[in-house]
Amino acid sequence: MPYTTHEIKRIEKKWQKFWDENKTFKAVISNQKPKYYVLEMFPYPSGKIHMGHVRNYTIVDVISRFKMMQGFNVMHPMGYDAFGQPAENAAIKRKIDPGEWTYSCIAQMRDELKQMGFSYDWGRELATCDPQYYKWNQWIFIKMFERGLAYKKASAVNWCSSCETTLANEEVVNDACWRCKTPVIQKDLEQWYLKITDYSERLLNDLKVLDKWPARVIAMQENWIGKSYGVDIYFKEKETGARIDVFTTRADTIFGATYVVLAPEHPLVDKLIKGNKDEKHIRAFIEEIKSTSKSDRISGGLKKKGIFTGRFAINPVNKEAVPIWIADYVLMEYGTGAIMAVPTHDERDFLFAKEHNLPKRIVIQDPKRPDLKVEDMTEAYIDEGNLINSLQFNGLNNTKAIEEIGKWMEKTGIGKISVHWRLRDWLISRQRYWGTPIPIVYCDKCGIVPVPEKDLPVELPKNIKITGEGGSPLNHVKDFVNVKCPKCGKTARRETDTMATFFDSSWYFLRYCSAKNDKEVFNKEEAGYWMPVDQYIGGIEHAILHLLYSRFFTKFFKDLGLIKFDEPFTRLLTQGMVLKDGEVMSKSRGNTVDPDTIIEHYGSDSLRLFILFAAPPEDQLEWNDNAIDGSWRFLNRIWNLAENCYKKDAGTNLPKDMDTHDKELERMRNVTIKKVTEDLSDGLKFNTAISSVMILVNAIDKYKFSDDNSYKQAVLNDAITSAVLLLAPFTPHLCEELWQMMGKNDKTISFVSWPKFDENAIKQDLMQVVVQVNGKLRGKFDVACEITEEALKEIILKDSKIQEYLQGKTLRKLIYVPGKLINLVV
RNA sequence: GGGCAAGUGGUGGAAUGGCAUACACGCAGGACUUAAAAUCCUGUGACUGCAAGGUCGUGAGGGUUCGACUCCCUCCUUGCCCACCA
Repeated sequence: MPYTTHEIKRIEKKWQKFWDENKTFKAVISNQKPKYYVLEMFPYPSGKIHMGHVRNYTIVDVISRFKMMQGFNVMHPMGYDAFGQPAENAAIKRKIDPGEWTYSCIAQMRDELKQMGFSYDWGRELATCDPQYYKWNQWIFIKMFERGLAYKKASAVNWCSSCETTLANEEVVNDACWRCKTPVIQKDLEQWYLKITDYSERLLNDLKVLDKWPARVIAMQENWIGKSYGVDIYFKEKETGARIDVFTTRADTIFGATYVVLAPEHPLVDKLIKGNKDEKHIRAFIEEIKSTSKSDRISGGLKKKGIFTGRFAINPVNKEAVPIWIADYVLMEYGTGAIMAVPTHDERDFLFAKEHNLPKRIVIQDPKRPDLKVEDMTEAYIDEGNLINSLQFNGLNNTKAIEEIGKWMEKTGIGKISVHWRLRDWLISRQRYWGTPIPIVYCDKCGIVPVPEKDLPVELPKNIKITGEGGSPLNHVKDFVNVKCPKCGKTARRETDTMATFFDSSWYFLRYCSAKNDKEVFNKEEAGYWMPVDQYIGGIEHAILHLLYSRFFTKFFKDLGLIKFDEPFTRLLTQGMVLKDGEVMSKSRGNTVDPDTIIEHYGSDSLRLFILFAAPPEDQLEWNDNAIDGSWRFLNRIWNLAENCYKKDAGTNLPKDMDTHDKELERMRNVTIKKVTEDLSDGLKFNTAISSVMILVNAIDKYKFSDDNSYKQAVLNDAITSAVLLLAPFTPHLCEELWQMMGKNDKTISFVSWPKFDENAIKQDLMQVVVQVNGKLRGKFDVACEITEEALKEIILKDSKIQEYLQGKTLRKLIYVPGKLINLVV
C-alpha cells in the first residue's frame, strides 16, 4: 500500500486517537528522570490556526518529542490567551456573547491542534477567561496592591478613540494603537498601574544571566529599560530661589550651559510665568504644544518650538544667570522634565539656540580645530576633547570630567549623581468588558478596598450588552457595580475597569504546573519541580512586552516566597515569520495559505517536515507551494523502504563479514545519528538535521539497489530502523505507523530510546587530503588515516600533477592541517 | 538620527578560518508506459574549450592571513527594534 492521501488520513487519525485515548503525553512529576519543560507562547483563540502557529508549535513539538526519546520527563502544555478585544468586536458584529464566541473558537482551535499531532498534555489545558484562571489574576493583583505595587493614579494616558480604551506605552506603536492603528491621543484618567519600575534594576541586571536568549532580545530589553547615568544639577530661579533640577549625562559641559529649558508640563512653569506681561501669550503657546500629538511634535523634525519665560536661573557652578525657556523638545516623562542647554556640544540645543538667538560658549576643545570660535560653528561639537572655559577643570579630558565634576558637585552640594530610567510603570486598566475584573471596591468611608480572598473570583457578569461605545460596558451593570463594602458593609461601588490581557499572560507558564489547582495560584512543589521553562519559543514581537512582564511577575513571585528562581525562561528562541511572495503572511494582506488545505492533501507530517526543512527556525520562511511536494516525496520513500525493504525476520546482529559497502552504510548511519542529535541539541538546526536524514535515505537506496544486490539484510534493517527513529520527532504519525509495521513491540515510538552512535564506526580507513598551491585547490588525495606527515608529503610532492604546479618555483612553506589539507606556498 | 541582524546558484538554503553552493525545489534530458501521472536514472554557478582543463565567482571596495562566505575597516542595500531620552 503506498503512502497516499487516503492512507495518510487514516494513519494520522489513528495515531491522534491513540495518543488522546492513552494520554500518552501526560506529564507526571518523577524523580527517575530529569525534567524538561518546553513551551510555546500560547495563542489567542481566533478559531483557525495559521502557518505562524504551525511553525511555532511544530518547532516546540520536535523538541518535546526529541527530549522524550532522550529520556527526559517532558512537560509540554497548551492553553489559550482568551481575553481581549477580538471577542468583544465579534460580539458587537455578530451580536453574540464574547464568552460563547471565545469558547467555540477554542473548541475549533483544539481540533486543529490535534490534527497537527502535537504532543500536548491536554490535562493541563487552560483558558485565561476561565474564572478558575482569572481568579488568580485577581489574587495576584491584591498581593501586589498589599505591597504597594498596584496603585491608582490620575494622569494623562494614551487613549485610543477607536477602541475607547487606554493603552500601555508598550501598546503604542508609532504613536498609534498597536491593534487598530488609530492615532493615540492623551487623556486624563484615574488608572491602575503596576510598579514595574521598582524592579528596573533587577530586570536589567538579570539580563546578564540569560545567556541562552537571543542577543537581540536582550538588547531590546536593555534599551527599553534604559538605564542612564548622570547628575541632577540644582539650578535656582534668580528671584524666588526656587530649585530647578536638571538631569544631564554630560556634567562635563556644565560650564557651557547658556540657558535652561523646561517641559511645557513642568510644575514650576505656572509660577514662573505668573505676572509676566506676556503671560497670555505664553499660556497659549503651552496649550498649543500640549494639544499637539506626540507624533506631530516629532514630525516637526529638527525645528523646535520654544518661548522665553522672562525668568533666569543661576548656574550653580559659576553663579551665572541664564534664561529659562519652555520648549516642546523637553519631555516631562523623562529625567526631571528640565534640562540645561549646551548649544556648543549638543545638536538639539545648537539648533534651538540658533533658532532663538541664544548665547553659546565652547567648553570642549576640538583637538583638530583649537582656534574654533563660537561664531564659526555650524554644528555642535559632540566628540572628545579637553575642557576649556571651565575654571579648575580646564585641560581635563571630557570623559574623565564627567566623573570628576559629578563627584565635585555631590561634594559641594550643588548636584547629585543620579540614575534615570526609561521604563515607566505599567498601566493595566482597560475600559473593556472581556477581561479580568479588577478586584477593588470603592467605599466612601473606607476608600479603596481590595476584595477579600474568600470572595474571589469577582466574576464577569454574563449577558451584557456590548455596543463598543461609551467606555466600559460594566459601568451599566447595576448588580455588578453596586456592592457592599467588604470592610464596613455600607453601600459601595465596584471597580469596572478590567485588566490588560498582558497581565494574564505574565504567569500562565506557572499555572500550567498546577493547572487544576483551585486552592492556590500554583503549587510550590510542582512549580519547584517543573520551573523554570527550559525552552520557550515564540515570536520576536513579544521581545519586550510579554517577556519583560513575565520576568517582572517571576521576580514578584520570588519575593512572595512562592518560588526560588529569578528568571522564568532559561532558553529562548524567537522564530521567524512565515512569508508569501516576500511579504508577511497575514489576513489583511490576503496572502495566507490555510494549513487545513495543505493537511487535507499532504497530511500534517508533510507540512511539519516542510516547514522545518525550508529555513532555520529563527529566519523568515518563504512559503513555496511546490516545495512541500518534496517533503511528501521524501516521506513516501521512507514508507517504501520500511514496507518493502525492511524484513522482520532478519535478526538484529550485524554480520561479521561486512564488506566496504556494508561498512559505509553503517558509517553513514552513525554519522547521521550524531549529526541529528547535535543539531537538535544545541543550535536547534532542524533544517540540517532533516537534510542529513535525507542523505542517509539516499545512501540506503544506493545500497539496496546496488548493482549486484549483495546487500545484507541486517545492515539494511539497522539503517532503516535508525532513519525511522531519527524522523519520529519530525513526522510522528508516519513513524508510529512504520514502527508498528516493522513489527516492533513498543506501543508507541514516542518513548523508544533515541538511537546512539558509535564514534569508532564513524572513523574512516581512508581520509581525503586536499592539496592547495598558494591557496588554490590543485588536487585531492585519498590516504590512510594513520599516515605520517612525512609519508604524506612524499606522496604529494612526487605527484606528477602537483609537480607541474611547482615547476620552476621554489617551495617556501608547507602548511599541514592534519587530516584535512596541505597548502604549498611557492 | 541611534542600535541590532542579514546580503551565497533560477529558488529555499548548506558551509563560521581550510574542497563554496550539502540537502531540497525548479528546470533539462533519458528509462518505464499505447499515453499520461507516479517512480527511477543523469545533468544543472558563470565564462571559455571538441575535450582534458582553465579563468572568474559568496552586495561593493580595502585589510589581516600560507589560506577569507567566515575575522577587521569603509561603504551600499534590505529587514527589525528604539527614537527630541538630555
